[in-house]
Amino acid sequence: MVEKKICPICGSDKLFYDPSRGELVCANCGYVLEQNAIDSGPEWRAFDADQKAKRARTGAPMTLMIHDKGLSTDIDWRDRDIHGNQIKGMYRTKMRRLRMWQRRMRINDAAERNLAFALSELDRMAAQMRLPRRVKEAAASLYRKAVMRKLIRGRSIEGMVSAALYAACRMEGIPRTLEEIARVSKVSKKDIGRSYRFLARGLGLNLKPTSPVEYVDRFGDQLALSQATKNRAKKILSEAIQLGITSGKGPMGLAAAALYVAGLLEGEKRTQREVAEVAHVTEVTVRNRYKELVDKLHINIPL
DNA sequence: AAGACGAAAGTGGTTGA
DNA sequence: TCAACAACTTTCGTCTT
Repeated sequence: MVEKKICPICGSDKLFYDPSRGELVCANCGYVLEQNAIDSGPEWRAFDADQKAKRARTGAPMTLMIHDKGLSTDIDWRDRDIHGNQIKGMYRTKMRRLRMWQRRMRINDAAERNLAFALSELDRMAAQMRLPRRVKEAAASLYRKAVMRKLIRGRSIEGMVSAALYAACRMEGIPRTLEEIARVSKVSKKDIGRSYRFLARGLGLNLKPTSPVEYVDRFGDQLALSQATKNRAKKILSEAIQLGITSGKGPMGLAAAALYVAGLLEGEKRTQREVAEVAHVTEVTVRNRYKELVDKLHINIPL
């Protein structure tokens, strides 16, 4: 029997392999188990025209252009070859099937094109962020719903796709920050935020603000902290939440501060600078939150 | 030399009249 | 639509290790 791999973080055996990155990722928490340390920059190989269209970094309009360019010009309606001879049997059937596809592809429905482009963009971003498949699918589903409810018109596709991805990450319990989405997107953090709110309202999404606890594992991994420390951080956070001192505060700052405190308590010290870095907040914010936590929870820090 | 700390002024987004 | 407001950032000087 083949030994099955398990995520060391959450114990899930649902692992997913991203061939474009050469990485093995946990579908549950997003932890990267294995990666080929070659080059972290976005660089893909394309094995055929379709992949090339999807993966080209200059990307945007290529898909749409190729869409028609390759297919609409070269299939004749007659069952004859270039010499004028009848094409028979299996080949004729094949030709007819090709024609059928050709007709389908040529549907000029704007919505279809819109969707095709949106999904390829989604693909690109999800791959670049090493997100598990189910997140990508959730995002695609959100986007389709948005299209059906006519929420897209007049808005940038890229913005709405980004918003759908952001929402999907949150719904699947592995939230990414707006900044992280913006990095692989072509629109700004601000626009994504706006689009997201619009999308959430339009689809009636149940959007509870992200809990800081959800960030602990990922930030903790990036800081190479032990499970004990991460658990400690979570515990600190849930106490803080209970005391109601977290409302209105940025979840990322809180997660960062909790990890910092937990690091001190567990003898795995990280500098405020390091913690702030992975959480995408400033040292000052880490400090402020950490002061609060220590005060309100009466935590004694060992010297 | 690097980390931790905190004051002060500035920024972008939400809220309420 | 505007102004007040809270959270967060930026910047910078000081203290500690």
